[in-house]
Amino acid sequence: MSFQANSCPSGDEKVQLFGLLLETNARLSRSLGLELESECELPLAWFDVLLQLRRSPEGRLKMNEIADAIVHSSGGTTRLVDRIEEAGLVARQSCPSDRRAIHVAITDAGNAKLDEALNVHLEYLDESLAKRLTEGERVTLTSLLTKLNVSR
Amino acid sequence: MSFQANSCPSGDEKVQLFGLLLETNARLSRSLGLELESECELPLAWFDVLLQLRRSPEGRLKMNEIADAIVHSSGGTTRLVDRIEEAGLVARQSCPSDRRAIHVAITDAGNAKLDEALNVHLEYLDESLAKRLTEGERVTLTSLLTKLNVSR
DNA sequence: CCAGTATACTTGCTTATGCAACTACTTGTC
DNA sequence: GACAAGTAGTTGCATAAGCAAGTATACTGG
Repeated sequence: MSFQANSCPSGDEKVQLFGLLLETNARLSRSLGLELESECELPLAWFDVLLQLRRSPEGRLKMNEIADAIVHSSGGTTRLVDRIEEAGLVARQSCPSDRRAIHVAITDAGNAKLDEALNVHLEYLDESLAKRLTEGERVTLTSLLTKLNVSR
Repeated sequence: MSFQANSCPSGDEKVQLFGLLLETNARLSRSLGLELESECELPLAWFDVLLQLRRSPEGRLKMNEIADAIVHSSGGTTRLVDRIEEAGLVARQSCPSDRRAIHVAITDAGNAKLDEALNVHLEYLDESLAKRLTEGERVTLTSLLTKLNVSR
């Protein structure tokens, strides 16, 4: 099968939508990443990890839970956590019930850094989300993305 | 300012939405990327470049237009195009009206590869988009993302 | 028409990430 | 209770991307 330059699947509504999702994500993460980096010296990936930890009921997660939440490979997560731990923002703790597993807990310094970053983030979100979408639109968007976000 | 673990800004509706956008994007691009890679040996980034080229009116774009469209740095784009060109899917052409600029054009091989990849992509989109969202929902999502996708 | 500034792209270097192989531990089966 | 299979995490290696500095070309004001 071969397609013409116009009226070809590259103009398909679903292809467009997917491309738009990639592009929007890339633009927003780039600008947020730069802002977090310049104002808090906190890489976006670190912020993401800290946020996942704070959201968790006990302030700690196992490596594989982090990897899944932030959609990284396990190897990548190991080294990401290495760096964050070296900066003192999280701490590895052994897990008594399963000696293969490792708990990663946010430290006081990590909590402080996250608070700082959240202030920047919230300001950024006002600019990038709240000014462009109404509350109702944001609710709709959340529900649509949730439907897409099924693992596998 | 410091936040408690519950009812803190990490639970803010906008923070959640932003996180959801990152996560959804990561999951979808990862699975599409693996599929394109395994079925067509085409990295997602290459696919993205080829698609941008086909969409362009003349089948070619300048380096900086590509960089902007795919949200990469200019240095990153140079090397990405290097690799795609080495594989014979695009060709650099000098631009007569501006000797600093370079036109990148999709080749016949590139068009063939893109057709192949689009078939895989369309199948994937049926699974990941069409089965999860109705047409009306997709239209809504497109319009919401478009509002967010303003440069800067 | 020349100097200074801006633009388009490339290159050197550093870092982050994925994959696959490895170790350590756990679980299930007989 | 021992062996096989599965799971949790780490490590070696390769690759892709960003930043900042460099080169070449274009534009602008005097």
